[in-house]
Amino acid sequence: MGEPTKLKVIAERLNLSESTVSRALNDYQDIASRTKKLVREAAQELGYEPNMHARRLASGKSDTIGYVMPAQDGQLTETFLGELIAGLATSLAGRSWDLTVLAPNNVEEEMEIFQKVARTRHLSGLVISRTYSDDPRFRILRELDIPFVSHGRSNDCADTAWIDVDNEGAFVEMTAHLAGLGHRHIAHIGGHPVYNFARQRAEGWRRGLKEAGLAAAPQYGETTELSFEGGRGAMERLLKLDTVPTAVCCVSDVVAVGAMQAIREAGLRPGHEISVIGYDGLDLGAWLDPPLTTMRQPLQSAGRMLADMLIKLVEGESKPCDSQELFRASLVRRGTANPPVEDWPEGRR
Amino acid sequence: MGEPTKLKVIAERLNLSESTVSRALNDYQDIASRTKKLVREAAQELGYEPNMHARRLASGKSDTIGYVMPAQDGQLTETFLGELIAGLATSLAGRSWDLTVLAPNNVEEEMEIFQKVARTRHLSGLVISRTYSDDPRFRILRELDIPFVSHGRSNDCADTAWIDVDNEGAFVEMTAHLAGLGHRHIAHIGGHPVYNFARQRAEGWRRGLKEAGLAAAPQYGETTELSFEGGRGAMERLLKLDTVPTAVCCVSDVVAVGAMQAIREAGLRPGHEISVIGYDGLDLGAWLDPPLTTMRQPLQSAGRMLADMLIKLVEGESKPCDSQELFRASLVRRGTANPPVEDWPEGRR
DNA sequence: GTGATATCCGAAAGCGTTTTCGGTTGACTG
DNA sequence: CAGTCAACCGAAAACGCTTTCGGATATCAC
Repeated sequence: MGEPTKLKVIAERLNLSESTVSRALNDYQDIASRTKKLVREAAQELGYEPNMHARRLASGKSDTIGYVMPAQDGQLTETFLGELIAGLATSLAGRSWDLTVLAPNNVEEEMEIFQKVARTRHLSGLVISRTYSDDPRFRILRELDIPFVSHGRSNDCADTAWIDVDNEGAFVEMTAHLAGLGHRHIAHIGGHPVYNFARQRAEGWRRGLKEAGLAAAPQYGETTELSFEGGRGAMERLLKLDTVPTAVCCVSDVVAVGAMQAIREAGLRPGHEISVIGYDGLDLGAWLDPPLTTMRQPLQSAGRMLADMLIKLVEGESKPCDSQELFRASLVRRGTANPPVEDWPEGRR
Repeated sequence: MGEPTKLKVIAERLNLSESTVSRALNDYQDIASRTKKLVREAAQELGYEPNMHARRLASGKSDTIGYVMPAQDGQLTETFLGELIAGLATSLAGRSWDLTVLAPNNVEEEMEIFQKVARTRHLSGLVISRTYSDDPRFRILRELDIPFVSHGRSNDCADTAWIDVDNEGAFVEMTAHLAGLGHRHIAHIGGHPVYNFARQRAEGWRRGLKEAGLAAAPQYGETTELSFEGGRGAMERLLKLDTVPTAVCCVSDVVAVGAMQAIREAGLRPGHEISVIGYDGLDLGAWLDPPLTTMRQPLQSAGRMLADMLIKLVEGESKPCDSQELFRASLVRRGTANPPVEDWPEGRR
């Protein structure tokens, strides 16, 4: 219980030198396998745990990666943050690496963090998320020579490591689904295109229309805040158009819920006069009446994958441009996407 | 750009010894203030950043705390996880401490983590959350002599540091509110009492009834999973009673949403025939129709407070039993808590 | 039996700090 | 002017590990 056992203790007990014990534990080739076995047993028995700080000082490696939280402009209430961080941590723990969390309060602080990491090298690599279409972090991290992977793409991510969902493909599918149901007036409520995913989703909607042989009326392309109120406001604007759309693709479930509210407030029924599809696959969509049709992306393993990628990068086992992974989202059919109906109340449309 | 500047570089440039430079930077009393100034300027100019690993090895301190994520039995979709972690990280960063995240997959792994922390002391302290009424972690961490603070109380937290919300008080208030509106049949849909907060909230409901001079009918005390389905199921059972309650206190917003659904499916209207109050203050409650009355707890600063407490504990500046903080939750009046009505459809009641 | 070759291990020099201890100044007291 | 005492700084030993390099054995071919 007293002093923590260090290499010296094991060495003395086995009449070996510290260096031999160290190399035995690290599986060096120039140690007899018999000796390795002895050392490992003794270490086990004595409950040896290497002193991380000493090890890191001596080896020059930190075996630690940092997760840079999204800047706290908005709220950090995304439900996937917990899953992502847990995934990162578990995957790292499996290799005795550590995860430290960085939470910059603004862009300046984020840059300071990058600078410091570059100088001190106390983190072997970084994971960044919530990427922008035009994201300076990619350039800066490359210049500072900091290994990193991003959760989400950007304009200049051709040579960097990332995982992402095929946002564009998802919205092509979403639009095609609605077109397949017979809709000819399909609108889109999107997010601000500074967010790369928002741009991609809007692009997917446009391509989906095109492939369905439908025209993309500019007034059908709404842009708004990623919030309930944003969705409601955008839908209100769509409802004022001469030709009200019969279906709406929403950039997120939360926005879709707002849109549904606006539809109801206009005396119409979501999923009846106007179909709505969301994106994210949130549970709450299933609790609504009618339950929200949406698209779900595989997120549970994103953290693990990001960690694995980054470790390989740091260890030099792979190159950034070979570490790019695109996931598909899949349609979750619930109640808000149905064929268009003719009989609108009050003779609207 | 080349080698990172270390103490030696500063020392040579100023014709001082490394030890003097070190003590100057650490503001030792036996260094002339003139010298300190010189050293600090040189350090600034050279962009000196201390090598954490060397510092930690030499000083024996780690200046790092660990956040133990809730065991991944359920999903980690709690929306506050992000906020909490960000709060911890920012508060720590302000003092140049680090936050590392531990994500045990089960209780055994959690114990292994504790053991390892106790042996290696590579973390100065831990933050734990999602506490149980009967939570062995409190005893174990005390025995292992690991400084810790918990987000939530337990049975034997009298001598430990924690922050928590006054769950009981909140549910007393909730019940009183309903009683004040004229309700005499107030039910409770609670969580499993292994969770300390669930037990406290049920207790608050009981005390609230008592203080309002109402009897706590045992069949009005439901217990269920903390989920939409759980809330719906429990409400369905309540609806089968001879005397259906006219108001329901729910352990969480999600459970309340499930209850609302069951009420609707029974041909009744939440907030009309049966009032519903939730707990958590989630945004989604406001999006419902009618919007869910609920109670909101201050969470945004919990992370910061936990971090500050733990640091003080580690530094010996305060004792665990002096580090206990109870927050009040406040009622958010929306649309689902109204006076009882007499005219039920189909002559029910 | 000699030399060459593996095989295995120990010695020792770090890694970049912190921290104790003692020594050197200079000023101040009487 | 000797003695005392602060005030200030340097030397050196940690801290516990990694990693290089060379040396000691044992093994083999001839």
